[in-house]
Amino acid sequence: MSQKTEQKQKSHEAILASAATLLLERGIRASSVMDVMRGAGLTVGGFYGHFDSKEHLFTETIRATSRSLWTRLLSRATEGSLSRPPALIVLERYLSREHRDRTESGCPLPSIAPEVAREGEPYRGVLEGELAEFMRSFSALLGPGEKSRHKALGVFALMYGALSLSRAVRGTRLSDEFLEAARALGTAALTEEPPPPRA
Amino acid sequence: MSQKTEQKQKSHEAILASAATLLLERGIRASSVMDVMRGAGLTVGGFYGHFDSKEHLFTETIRATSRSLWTRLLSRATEGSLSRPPALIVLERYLSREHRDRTESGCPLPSIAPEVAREGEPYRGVLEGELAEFMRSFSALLGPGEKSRHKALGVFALMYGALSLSRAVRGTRLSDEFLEAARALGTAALTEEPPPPRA
DNA sequence: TGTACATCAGTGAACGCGCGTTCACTGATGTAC
DNA sequence: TGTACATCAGTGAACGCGCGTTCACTGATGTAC
Repeated sequence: MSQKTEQKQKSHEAILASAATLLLERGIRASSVMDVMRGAGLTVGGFYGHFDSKEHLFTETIRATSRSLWTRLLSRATEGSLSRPPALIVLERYLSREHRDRTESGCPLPSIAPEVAREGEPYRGVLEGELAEFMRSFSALLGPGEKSRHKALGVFALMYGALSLSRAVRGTRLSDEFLEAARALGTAALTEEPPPPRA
Repeated sequence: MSQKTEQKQKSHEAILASAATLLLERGIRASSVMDVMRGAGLTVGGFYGHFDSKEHLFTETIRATSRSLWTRLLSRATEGSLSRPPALIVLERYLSREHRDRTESGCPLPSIAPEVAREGEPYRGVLEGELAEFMRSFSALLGPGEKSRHKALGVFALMYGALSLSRAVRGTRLSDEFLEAARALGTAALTEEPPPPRA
């Protein structure tokens, strides 16, 4: 491969990496093409040699960051010691303080869900595809059947909701409380046989 | 009261109402002062006779829309027939298809949570205050004590999460599934005595 | 009651700024002979 | 191996546009006498 081609590929990856960080930190609208290129060590003008438009860049970035997160979550869950249900490990990692505080490398959903809901296509289609795929994998961890899927969807809504709220009020006691409360509720839902004994 | 004062008050309210609609539909950043004023039947220039800045307007609008929603949710829940736990009624109203589809008059959180998390003050402080207040009222519906509070926080994270995700993938089967799954999970959590019988 | 002036809610053009995108250009790399 | 030309990744100024905010102005309402 020629030096030129190699160079261009490196730049391409640097742009995607920079876009990923900005997407998670600021969402789509607040991430300017200039900032993306600066983050990649380049200048604005060169952008259009790599992507047709800002929209193209961010649909690709949504895909990439989603897949990256799901892969990390699921692989760590299944490769870990099998003493604990994998879904529980996913729950706990997702609802950890580290995930809340390291916005730039976590789940893209809390940063972009409302924007995507508003803007519609092409973002919505991409997000829906990625989310649907993750829901299939996540519910497979709980076993086959509609019931597992139902439970997986509920537990993921809980995870996503608690993380988002926890971030919105970051730095307060309420922020930690949301994570804890959701971990408890999620754990109960995921391990509900036998039902918890009551006094 | 003079005609002039009366007129100004009417305009003030029209601006707030317009801002509320736009806040819920588009969030803060995507709602321009010009659009807000147009929605109130006025022109841009007059805005600064009513508010110091866009930031001032939207902190007030966040407060107003939050209180309006919590009031509606809680009052309908407690005034309804007492055959069912009030918290269940809140859960079901929040997770209804109507709430998902009528963005412009529902919960402000799904529209603004990531923006507020990013922008920080003064938005974050206001949101935290309103959310904390609602969490107190909501957990009071479940009874006194830390346990009720814990449960209330978990269930609200679930409600918020399911509504947001459902909106993000609006128009798909997955969208309805999130609402249903969260209703089931939330109902189980809120009515866990006695624990559901298992086959 | 009528007239002259003061007030002030609202108008609309203008400001400086950041945005997404375009484009003429540069200079290192690649190719032909 | 050396020279002349072609390619093309990246530069940076410029475009038209929408934004938040300012400000000189208008005209209906309010006040003084």
